[in-house]
Amino acid sequence: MGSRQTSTVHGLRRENRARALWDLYLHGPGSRQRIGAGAGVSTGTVSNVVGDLMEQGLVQESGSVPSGGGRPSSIVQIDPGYAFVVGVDVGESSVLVELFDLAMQVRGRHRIPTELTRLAPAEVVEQIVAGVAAVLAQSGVATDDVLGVGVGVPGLVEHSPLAVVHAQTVGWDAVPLEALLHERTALPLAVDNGAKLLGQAEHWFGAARGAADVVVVLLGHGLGTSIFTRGSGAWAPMSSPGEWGHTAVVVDGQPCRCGARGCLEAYVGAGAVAARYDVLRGGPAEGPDDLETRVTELLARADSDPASATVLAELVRYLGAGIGNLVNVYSPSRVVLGGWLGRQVAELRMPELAAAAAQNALRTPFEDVELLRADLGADAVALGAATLPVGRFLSSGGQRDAVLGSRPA
Amino acid sequence: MGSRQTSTVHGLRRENRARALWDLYLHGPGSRQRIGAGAGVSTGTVSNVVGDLMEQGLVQESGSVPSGGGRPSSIVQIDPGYAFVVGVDVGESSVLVELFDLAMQVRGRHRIPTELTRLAPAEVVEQIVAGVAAVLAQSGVATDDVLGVGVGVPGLVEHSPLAVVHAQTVGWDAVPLEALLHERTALPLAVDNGAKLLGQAEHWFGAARGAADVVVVLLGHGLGTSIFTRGSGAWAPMSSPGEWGHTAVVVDGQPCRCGARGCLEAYVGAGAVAARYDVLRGGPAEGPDDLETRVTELLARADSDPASATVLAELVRYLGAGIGNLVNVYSPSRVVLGGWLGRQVAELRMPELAAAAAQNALRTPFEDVELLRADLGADAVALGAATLPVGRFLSSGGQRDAVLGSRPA
DNA sequence: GCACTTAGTTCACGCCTTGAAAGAAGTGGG
DNA sequence: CCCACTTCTTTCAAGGCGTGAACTAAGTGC
Repeated sequence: MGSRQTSTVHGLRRENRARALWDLYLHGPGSRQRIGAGAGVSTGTVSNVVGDLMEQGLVQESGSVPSGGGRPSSIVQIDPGYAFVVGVDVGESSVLVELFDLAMQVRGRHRIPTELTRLAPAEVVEQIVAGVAAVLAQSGVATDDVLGVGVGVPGLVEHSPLAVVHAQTVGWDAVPLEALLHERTALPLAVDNGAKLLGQAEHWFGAARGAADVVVVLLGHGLGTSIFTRGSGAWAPMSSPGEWGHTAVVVDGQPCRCGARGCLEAYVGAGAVAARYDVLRGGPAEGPDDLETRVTELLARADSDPASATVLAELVRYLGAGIGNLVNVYSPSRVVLGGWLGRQVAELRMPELAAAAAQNALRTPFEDVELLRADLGADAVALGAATLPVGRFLSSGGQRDAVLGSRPA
Repeated sequence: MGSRQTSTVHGLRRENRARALWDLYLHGPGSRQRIGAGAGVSTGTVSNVVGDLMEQGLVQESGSVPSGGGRPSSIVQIDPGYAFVVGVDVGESSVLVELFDLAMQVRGRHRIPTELTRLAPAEVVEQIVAGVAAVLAQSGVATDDVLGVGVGVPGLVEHSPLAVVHAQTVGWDAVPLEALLHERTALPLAVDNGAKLLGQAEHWFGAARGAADVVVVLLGHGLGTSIFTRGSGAWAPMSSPGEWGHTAVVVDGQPCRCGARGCLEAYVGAGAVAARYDVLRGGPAEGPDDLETRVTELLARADSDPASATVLAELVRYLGAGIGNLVNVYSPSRVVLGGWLGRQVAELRMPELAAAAAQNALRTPFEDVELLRADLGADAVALGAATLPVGRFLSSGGQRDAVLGSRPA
């Protein structure tokens, strides 16, 4: 990761290009005045910078709005079709590849059902490569017009500097995924944890949008979080609590699939919920094999089935404690609860969840916090992954070459 | 908080001045070549910038070193006496005020015994003001030569934008400490949590020095942490987990003085340790009134007193779990354990503590982590507080006016 | 149609960094 | 003792950049 090159007078222009682009990206089409105000530069400079960007074709005029008795603002925007990005979601049961334009509209989609635990990493790489080829073919987009491929994976991602994936739960031990992908594609790559990327998507486009300090909690089979704190807005990389699901909330408590005991995931993860229900019912129940379906159905009858109600209440208690912990540590102004299971819990028991969190949080940080359900579905992992090359592109000031980024030496 | 003003060509010079100063500050006296390499600018520019700084008197020549058959490097350094800073530690039992030069050598010290819980905030403000006057008088330093006053306090500090302190444990509820101080002094102020500042001191000068990702744990009466992650080096503000001591490690566990249950502090804080010992002994024991002395003596006889051994073992178990949680979440390369109690535990049971942490951490992040005892004593809170105005000064490129910072409008 | 308002553009000016060339200050061999 | 060589620092012309002011553009309302 090269440090910010703002020492030279040339880097200055790049910085101002980047600011203009981020402004247009995050706040939508706007006038040159707004860009100037947001970036803290004079209107003269904005004219110059925007002129450059229009010449390059990245930015285009898009109408004008009246301005109360004066010359109307002419509105500029990023051309959505200037370039494209690919987002990949390597999930436990499928690999999803999506192609987006710069407005993050889906231009192509390709899903490959798979069982991650039974696949060698090399096979996953092949699926990704095939998926990328498929979405490009579908949409007729040329490889040269793709800025890069973002990939979301389960587990812990170590950047050293190429991404290496450690995902004990699916049997990936130090898989050099980025290096493997580099052998099979020339496109710039960016790999990160799927939960973090879903959080990123919520932060850019969903319920976490616009909040200064926000925590996104993702609850499904596993449990993860993304933290965005002041100052680390669009300009800085996001903060990265990796494996929050495996923090102890009951020292020496329930055994967890990670090998430790008392992890939060061992109380609120889908597997834990299903298992606890079986215990309450005195044995494994009949029902669908698929964990997601089973848990969904189970929770849906919480109003009629006492065991289900108990399971849900316990889930709320522990998840609330976990959220309380996050609030104490980060003092966010907003907490967003996502993931297929998290969204269901939010639907069914939001008030109870807030109360449980309040019980475990200090009054001061908690009284300012908003607890919300996530806007975006689970598919948004691919969207979040796609934000990675977009972010690089914008921060580079819209220079394609600069996006290349993490190539092996 | 003004956002980085690197848009103008003027701010560029400021940025390069700042880089040169940070380099000299963190790496000590050095050649212009080193500065250029570190800051990524040409030697010509370094000459210019350093020339400016020398003219200003901030930087001075300090000898030269041979360079293997060529012109020797001339070494420059920051003049330690160019300006001074004050660090204040508002502790539960005393207010400590220290005056430092730019080399962070103590030039004056003034400690006022106090009982924070019985004092009105206004009285504390008077003590701080008196302490500042005292250290200035002691050392003969003029007020004009003081860059600012950093203040470390217990509890949660909210910057909105002036610092407001919430410390339930000492009865401070939304105390506008910075505003109160502004009424009594013209010096620039910076207020933050004491544990964070101690972590900052360890990061700049102690056992955490030089580590890319590091977590500093502070264990005393209470429990806090400072997190420093990649990218948030000296350039970015530190990450700020406020009240990590009040995260639940046993949902619905021991009641804590914060009102919740099962907080980590309720298991490893000094009060908890003493109370647990009393329970094991079947009632309040004889002994010194002062909690610090009592706990220190108690732990010292862990080899002969079974109750003491049990208490220490439990403390290690819970603290280890907490450290494991931190490792999972932040993947630090180093964990530093400080605070008067933390340092004792590190002394007595480091291997056991590491084992307990390993039990609760995922293998991948844990295998790379170093667990160390803090270098600096508890006095370092004042040192850490003093880094705040220093940091502002350096980041501003050594412009005194820019340090003023957070004045009321 | 004219004064007024607001948005965007142009341009002289000053400041900045660079890269090359020159200068300074040593070492070591002949 | 001198001269070639190395290494570090300074100087300087060239080119780029943002600013602020003047100016142009494009509306509104009386």
